[in-house]
Amino acid sequence: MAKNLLIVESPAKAKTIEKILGDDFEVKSCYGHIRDLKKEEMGIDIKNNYQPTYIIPEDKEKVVKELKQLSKKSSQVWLATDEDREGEAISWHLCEVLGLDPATTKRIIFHEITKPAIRAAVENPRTVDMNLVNAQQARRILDRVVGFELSPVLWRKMSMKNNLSAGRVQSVAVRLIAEREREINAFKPASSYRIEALFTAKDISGKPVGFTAEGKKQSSAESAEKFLQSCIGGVYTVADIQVKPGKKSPPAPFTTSTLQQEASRKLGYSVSRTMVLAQKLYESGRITYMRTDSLNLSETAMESITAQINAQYGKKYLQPRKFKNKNESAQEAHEAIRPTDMQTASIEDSDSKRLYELIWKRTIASQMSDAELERTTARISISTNKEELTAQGEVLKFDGFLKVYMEDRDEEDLMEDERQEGMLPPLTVNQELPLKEMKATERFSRPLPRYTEASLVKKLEELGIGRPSTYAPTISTIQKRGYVEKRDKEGVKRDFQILRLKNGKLTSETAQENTGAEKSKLFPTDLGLVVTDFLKQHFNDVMDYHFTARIEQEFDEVAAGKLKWNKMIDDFYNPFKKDVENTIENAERIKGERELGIDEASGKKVIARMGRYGPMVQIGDVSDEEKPRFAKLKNTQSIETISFEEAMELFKLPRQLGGFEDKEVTVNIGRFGPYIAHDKNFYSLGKELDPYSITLEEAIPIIVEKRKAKAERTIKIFEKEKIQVLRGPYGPYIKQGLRNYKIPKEQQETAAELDLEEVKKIIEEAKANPPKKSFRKKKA
DNA sequence: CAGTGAGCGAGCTTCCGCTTGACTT
Repeated sequence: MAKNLLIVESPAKAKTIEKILGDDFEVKSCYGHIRDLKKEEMGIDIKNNYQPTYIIPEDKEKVVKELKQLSKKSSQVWLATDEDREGEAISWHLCEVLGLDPATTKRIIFHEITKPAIRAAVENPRTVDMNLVNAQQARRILDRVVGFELSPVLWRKMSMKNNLSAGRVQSVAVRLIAEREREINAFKPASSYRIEALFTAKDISGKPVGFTAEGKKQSSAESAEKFLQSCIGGVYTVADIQVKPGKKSPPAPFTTSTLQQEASRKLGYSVSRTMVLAQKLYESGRITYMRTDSLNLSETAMESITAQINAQYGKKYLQPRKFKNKNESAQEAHEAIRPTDMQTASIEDSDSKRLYELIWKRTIASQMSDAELERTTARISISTNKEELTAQGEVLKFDGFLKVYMEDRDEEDLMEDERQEGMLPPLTVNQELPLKEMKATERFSRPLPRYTEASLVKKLEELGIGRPSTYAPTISTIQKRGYVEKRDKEGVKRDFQILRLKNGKLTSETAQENTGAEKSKLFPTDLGLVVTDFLKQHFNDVMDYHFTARIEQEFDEVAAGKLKWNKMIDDFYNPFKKDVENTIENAERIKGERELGIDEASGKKVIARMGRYGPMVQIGDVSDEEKPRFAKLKNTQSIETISFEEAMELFKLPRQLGGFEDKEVTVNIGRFGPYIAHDKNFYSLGKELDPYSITLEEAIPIIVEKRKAKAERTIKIFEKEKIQVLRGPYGPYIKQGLRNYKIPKEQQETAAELDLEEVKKIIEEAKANPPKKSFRKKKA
């Protein structure tokens, strides 16, 4: 029997620590929080100074039971949960549940899982810091109050489905996306003309090479033309050359947020995919903990990184550094994300290979030398006017960390920086340069791009909203609730002008570019837009981008013992509750109504608004004698941007296409998208076919094909019993009514020969042994 | 599977932050 029981949060950690501590210690994990507020009455007794009631969630009962037993058998319990607010609270909950005295139970912390760190921790135990615990309780209670008071307001004021939600984090995340969308919609591109002159000069070997020099941006076609005119017959001379050294420093090692960003930019992973793969790497002992905001590398890690750089790249490439977290909300309970073994630069054929290599490179690069550059700027004078041109070149003198790793940049940061910096041939002052051609190209200003999952995480982190463990879940929540959609957007063609000066002659041409195309970006839905407007109007405080930062300061005061947690909650709750009551009492239902125009045929108003089943357009009013006409918006359309013409187009469905086999063929858009209806059967339209323009000739093959496919899928039908034996993607199966039943493996080969008795037997057996319940509750 | 569109109100939903599961219908 072990004398000592040491409890950590993560089972993977427990395994490692047990090895380090040896036989005297039994190391167990509690798998994160073991208690939570009960859901009834919010789990908070508001009248009694916000007294919380905690329960042990069902899925934690097993681990709590085990810890209780082990705790009873041990003479000493060590609480080694993470060193942050949440970790401290977990330790306190453990005390409560295991019947330990928080004033005397040994509480230890370590930031890295190494022998010296853990030994040192065990030698310097403290006790649970109740101020920090109270800060966590305040955080928990505030989040519960905000979530459980706001969500029901939405249920009452929105005539839509019943699982809407609002919260301190998710609602602000949606707001970011909503506001970005509106900025983009309101954006008016301004055009200007970029001046580029193409010269040639000899390189070191005497070979002529081309290079580009830029002139001052011109604000209109007229001024651009005037400028080119003034250059006709000009002589171009190098007026001045400046050479400046420059350097680039490597980025810090990965945190959760930067890992998600880089995996998105470099590998195209969603944040949840990144986290799933990182979790695998962590569990197999390949990397350190993946939910972290810390930039620290342990002493031992630094040693092995240093050794690796020296061995692989040489001393010249080594430049050890400590990175400081700029983020105030960082709690730094763990290390940065790094490989556990720096000698392993790559791992074998697993799907997490690419992510691992990314982590390895980033970790190595963070301790490598700066890259050294030389930036050359040449000013070129024009004999025929006062303006000058500048040519810039950049030469890498020493690659440093760039040998291993180059951080990608977000679109957002690339915007104004279109200049491509290449090499310049050697130039001398007073050297005359022959002009090949000069171009004035029309360029348009662009709005900020829509958020990707990862750039949203970056923004949230900057605002201090959310934690490493919640970025991925938050992004999936706002999509699940239907506030936000991830999708592509096709660009639109746009003409732009190019003026060209060549051989002393000025010409002009029109070219075309694609603009506004987006891939895998976050778009707000109409639901997201109207809910955001509603919440902003009535709960401006909570929706403020700096709300979290402000209350974090107060949590810090609670943690420092300067502020009582229930006083803090009380100060927040009273005005908040008034807003809630006032909103329930007085606010109108959320409609998001927008008038589009007048329908000529009926003379009635055409409006777009939120309906019971989503965004729609409507001709006429419910108070009219005649019932209004309704049509659902397409999922790429929005109440805010739909035009009158687009709205009228929607009323053209359902369409009668004509007759086929003596039955009418109609086309419409239904619950599951566009479809053709014929003889009480329905046929989905593929993406290529547009219900507004499809013809009878195009519709008939769809009907015929579908019938054929259905026949091919069918192995056997027992008409009377309404049982079918069908061919599915996982092999043959049995269908009775709406339910499917698996055919046992040994009978799959001969599925065609099954008789009614056998089929019934399979169904009976399947019913008697239902598949095991999945862990997660399934809800539509 | 392919409807609906207002409001009443059974009984339900909902938050954020810790941590891993066992699911192939």
